[in-house]
Amino acid sequence: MPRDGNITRDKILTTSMDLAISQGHVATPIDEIIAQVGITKGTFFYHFPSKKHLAIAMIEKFSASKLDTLHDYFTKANKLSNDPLQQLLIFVGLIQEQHAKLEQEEIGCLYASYCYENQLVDKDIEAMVSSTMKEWKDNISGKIKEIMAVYPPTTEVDSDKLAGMFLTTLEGAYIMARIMPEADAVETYLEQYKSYLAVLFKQA
Amino acid sequence: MPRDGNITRDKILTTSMDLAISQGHVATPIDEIIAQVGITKGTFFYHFPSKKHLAIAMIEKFSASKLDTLHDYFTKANKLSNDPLQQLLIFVGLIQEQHAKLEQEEIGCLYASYCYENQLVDKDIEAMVSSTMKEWKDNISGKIKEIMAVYPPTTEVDSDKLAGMFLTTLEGAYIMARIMPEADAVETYLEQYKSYLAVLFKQA
DNA sequence: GTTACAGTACTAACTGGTCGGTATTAAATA
DNA sequence: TATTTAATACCGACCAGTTAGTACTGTAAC
Repeated sequence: MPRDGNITRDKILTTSMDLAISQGHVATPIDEIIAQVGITKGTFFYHFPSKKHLAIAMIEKFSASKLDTLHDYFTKANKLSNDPLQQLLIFVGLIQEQHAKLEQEEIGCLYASYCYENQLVDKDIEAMVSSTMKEWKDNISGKIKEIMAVYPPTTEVDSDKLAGMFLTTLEGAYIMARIMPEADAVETYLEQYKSYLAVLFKQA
Repeated sequence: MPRDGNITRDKILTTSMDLAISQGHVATPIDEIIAQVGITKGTFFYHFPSKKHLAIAMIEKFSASKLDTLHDYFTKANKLSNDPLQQLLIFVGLIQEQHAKLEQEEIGCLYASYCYENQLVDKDIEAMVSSTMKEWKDNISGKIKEIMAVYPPTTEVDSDKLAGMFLTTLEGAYIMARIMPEADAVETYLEQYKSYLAVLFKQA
């Protein structure tokens, strides 16, 4: 085997993902990426035929990582409690914990960054993004249905919309973290989401 | 052709705001703006000395518009009911209504677009953005305090965080509208927010 | 006469992308 | 075991198109 190109390729991906989240994909010239990675332009285009191919690869990697997190955290949460409500609260808590470790500029969603720039014009990208988001939504929605079986809510609950509210809160918190600015926005507003769950399923 | 320069200036602003929200500020070349407005480059630079000055003017106009909406809708809501909880629910309802009229690509926040591109690097812009957001938060927080006086909550409520949750939900819904994609995300998730308020302040 | 444009023709810097060549290494071959 | 082969990984100069911004002339309205 020659020098392992996957290391370089991966370094390009992680670097450009960080840059895209913090300052946008369009706003990040290739020159900035290669300078930060420590490679030349030739090497960049050896690994990615175009900047658009890089964008697609970034979304792929980001999606895979998000799906990993989803299943990993649900597995953990399900082990830590047998009660579905507690499981979901723990799951949200794990997400909070994950974000607490990050620097201010690392906080954000590649999807959000990309959609504000490009309206997710590419069909392949759009499909990948929406399927990943749907996976999150469906998993959370399923858990909420379990909760509803155990704790019949006094007010009407739409498990799908309540699940979507989690993603909405998370995406919104990313924005709030930047524009208020509130360093602990994710922590704060996911706490609000947990409080929403708690009060919805509180036993009379 | 009107000789009132403010008309042209304003047309440049509204056009570039639409473009910035839908595809980003950096990704929108000046040539695209002037083509859509129907002016030449000379005219553009007659009104704005640089693209950065345009960005600042956009944020200014956007902020002014947001503050108008805030006070207008609160005035309306306060006239329509004497109960603070109803007033806030009506206020949120007016925001929902406002967004229902918009096209998919018009839905979004200029702040969010800009912060994902530039990390709000400019101090003047950052100050304007955060002060506008704070005005929203403070107004809503104040209303929540009124509500708490009338309907003492059974669970602990932080009026500031609950107010922030409104902005979080709105910003998050903009993202959800694009990446799920869910055309009625604003309607849906602000409904969730209203439901959160309702269940928090429900009388036992 | 000043303001508010249209129009044309630049430039300088930047940006995505190309291309010919080089270095590294595994495996085939002698 | 030494040498060739071939594929991969990488370099860096260069190119063509785009972008923000300039400079200037002309002109229509108030």
